[in-house]
Amino acid sequence: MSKELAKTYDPKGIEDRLYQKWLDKKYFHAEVDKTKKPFTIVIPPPNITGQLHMGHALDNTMQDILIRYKRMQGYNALWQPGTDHASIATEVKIIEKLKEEGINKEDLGREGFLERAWAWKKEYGGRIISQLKKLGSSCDWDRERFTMDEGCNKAVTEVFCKMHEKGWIYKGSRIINWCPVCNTSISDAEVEYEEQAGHFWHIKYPLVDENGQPSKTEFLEFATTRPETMLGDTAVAVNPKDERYTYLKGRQVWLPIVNKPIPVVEDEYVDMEFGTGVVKITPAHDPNDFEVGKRHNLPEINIMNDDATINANGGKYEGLDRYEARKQIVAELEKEGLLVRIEDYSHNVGTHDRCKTTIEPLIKKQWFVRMDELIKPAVEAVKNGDIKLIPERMEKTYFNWTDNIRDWCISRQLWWGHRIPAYYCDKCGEVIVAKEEPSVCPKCGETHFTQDPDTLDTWFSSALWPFSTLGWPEMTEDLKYFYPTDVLVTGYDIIFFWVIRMIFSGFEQMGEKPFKTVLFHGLVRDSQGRKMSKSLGNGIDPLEIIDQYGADALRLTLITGNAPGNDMRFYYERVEASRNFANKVWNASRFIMMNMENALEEAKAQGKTGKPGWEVSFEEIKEELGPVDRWIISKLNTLIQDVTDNMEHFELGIAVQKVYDFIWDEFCDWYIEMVKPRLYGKEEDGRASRDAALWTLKNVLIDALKLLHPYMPFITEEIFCTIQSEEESIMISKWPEFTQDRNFAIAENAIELIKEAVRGIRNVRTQMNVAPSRKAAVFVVSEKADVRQIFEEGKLFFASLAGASEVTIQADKAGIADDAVSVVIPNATLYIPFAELVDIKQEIERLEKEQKRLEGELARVNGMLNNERFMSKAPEAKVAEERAKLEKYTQMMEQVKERLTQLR
RNA sequence: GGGAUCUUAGCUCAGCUGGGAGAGCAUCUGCCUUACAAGCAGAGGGUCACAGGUUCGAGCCCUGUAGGUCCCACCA
Repeated sequence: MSKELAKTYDPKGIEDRLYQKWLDKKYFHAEVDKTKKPFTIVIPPPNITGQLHMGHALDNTMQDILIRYKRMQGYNALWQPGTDHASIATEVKIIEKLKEEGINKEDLGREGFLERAWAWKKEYGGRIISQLKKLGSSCDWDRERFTMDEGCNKAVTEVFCKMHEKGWIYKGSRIINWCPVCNTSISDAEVEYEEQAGHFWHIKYPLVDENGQPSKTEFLEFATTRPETMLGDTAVAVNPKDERYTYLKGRQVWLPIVNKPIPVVEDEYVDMEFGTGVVKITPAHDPNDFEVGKRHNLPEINIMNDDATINANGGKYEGLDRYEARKQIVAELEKEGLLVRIEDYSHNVGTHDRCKTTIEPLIKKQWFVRMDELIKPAVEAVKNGDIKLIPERMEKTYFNWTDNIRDWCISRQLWWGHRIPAYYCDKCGEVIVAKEEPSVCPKCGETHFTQDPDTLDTWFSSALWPFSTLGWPEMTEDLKYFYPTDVLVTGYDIIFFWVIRMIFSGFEQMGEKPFKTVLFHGLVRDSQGRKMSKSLGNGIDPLEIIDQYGADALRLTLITGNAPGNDMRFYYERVEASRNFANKVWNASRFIMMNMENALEEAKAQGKTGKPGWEVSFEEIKEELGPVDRWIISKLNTLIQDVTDNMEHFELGIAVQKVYDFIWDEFCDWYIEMVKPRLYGKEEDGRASRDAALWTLKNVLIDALKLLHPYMPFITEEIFCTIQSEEESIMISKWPEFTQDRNFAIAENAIELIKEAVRGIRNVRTQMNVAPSRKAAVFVVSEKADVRQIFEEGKLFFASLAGASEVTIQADKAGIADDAVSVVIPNATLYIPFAELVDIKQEIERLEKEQKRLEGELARVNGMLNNERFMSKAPEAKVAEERAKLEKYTQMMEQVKERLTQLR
């Protein structure tokens, strides 16, 4: 035991020291051990470009809590860490950096660029890891992985080839979302719709007359938000049911500017109610038009380059940016009298979620994953509860996506990522998908090949994360033992990107779900409820908070008062409150240790030997425990049960709130105060010894610390190891369990009565502007009298009120037994009727309310017990429970009535 | 357009399957009291958005209304 502990808890230094100790002792490391049950969590791999932000802090705190809890419960707990290469995010960053040096990526070439990228990874990849360590994350760092390490690369290639062989992966020309700035295709999930103010251009195309020339009198009017795409129009469509346009059947319209005839087609897709009921069709630049085009065999004319400038198909507009072309085309149409009017219009525009550039739908040859079959087991697993989503409502979001799923575009025109294992024969162009470059073309015998230049969507490798990190495609012992993992903790914002894809990949590759439960959390917002973002500059750096308040305080803040899947706001005041709690724990512990030391010194002075009173077993001390000791032990016992139960149900916030309340309110404010007279060496009363008090203080504290440890690992470890130097670490100590033994039948009412009496005294003193000295709460237990005595005699002890400031108010003997309270003061000079202290009116009101409530309860229980259907169907235990309640309520009712008559 | 979710104290939010309205912060009062002023003792403050309904009993279940947030789809 250390002699002098600081008055306030300062996490500085302590946290780093303890973390290093845990690392040295290898507590985080997990190996296959078939004698133990595994508990596995894989980390959502943070981007190598990333810096720890509040989202990470929340996410990883939750995981650490679960892992530490299970580890203490005796599970073989593995928290598998790693980082993600984050293809596009990283590539963008590197390009930015190159730009500063005046280089662009083409200058470097692919090889040179990748060298830079790996250098980047080396430099920054470790940063986020060290930041996670600051938080206290108990990941098994020996197993750290990277989505582009050798093993993951193997897994990616394996999956690609396997799925290609199966026909799940194909290359095809589709309309894809093209980002002209990032110069790559992106998946549907990466498109973000943004409401933008725009215009509606009402335009008319002349019909083609019988001479094949544009008519001067007949026109077809319609509206568009993107006039420039007219360069790629290959038809105009109307609804076949639209009677206004039946005359158009078989006719053509004249496409101005391009100056050529295009057909009028009939398609159900056209909404007759909207606008004029006429739509221009640009198959190459609109996903819907693309579908229409397919149905009517229309040509697809791409009018744009990859950087969204007009290409040669745009004739004289070639080379212009899409928006400049729009301007000029509108002007030309107006000049020709084909522009009817311009209307202001606000519509949703698809943008790239990363760079916010307006995406351009383009027809491109890309690689896709066919989803229709793949998704089935993933839907089924959630439907039948094989995989549980918390909170449950996330299932609806999940199904919303799976029900409308489209094929997944997986190729990206980037360099940083997994290169697609497809090779093209240099001679005949044959496509070969294989793990390694083929030596001979099976078709023409050529020996030279070119690998597909594209890389895979970064989520392709993330989707394999739960098993690739455990050794797949090798069927390792790790994989057999730790897979499927237990819980996935992540934000609801990546349910589509990641969660679903992991689920179907798990089923497809492993034939088994990747995890049993998905625990979602929300976003951490700033105090005004805004998303934390760099551009707003409202981000709060978790590392700064840790530096200032400690990781424990940050962790507690992030977990309390927040339900799964809900967003939360971040307040400094709340961190302060958490820090204050840490301090409270610290000081309570300090108090206990001081008393233990005093007792030791005393024993030494008296020449006593043998182990101190708090070291004995529960059985040995049991008989010496006084009622308040039994009360707090029982409370703790219930707490253990409740907290464990909450944690099993992933109700982390509720669990820690209970520990918080127990420690602060019940343990510190009541138990410690009640037990002080015994510690201060007052006359010991019968059974309740000072040793018993010390025993209770120490052992209740230890168990409370254990319950708190997953949430606040550092301070709990520091105290634990100080208070009992023989123990190595709280991390590997055993999670407390509910024991019937310690579940004393304590009359809560009796404790409440004591509390009430004490409160009464404090109240009076407060009103007298006298310090409500804690001495007022000092009492020694005696079990002689009966609680009824107080009511019957109508008085409560009190000391001299008149001279209170001079007189030491001290109840020498006040007591509580299992069902009784007695308060006796030999030297009391003044007696006040108890009723005066509690306020009769209020008490009657309270009792009347209670009576009403009990009436309701009784009605319910009686109703149930008299209900034939209930009695015939309900399980016996339930009936017994209700019967017990009936008895309890009846009894309570009698008491209430009795008390009421007394008071009246 | 479809869906989810929220509306509880001055602020931010808990409140699990219906059974005594809670926490933190803020406010007010009194206290440096030998663990802790990052503390202690106390107080005030809520028509649980609104309107109906089910129930002995509703913050919780059902219907509707209003407002907010988010997701998905997207009509040119």
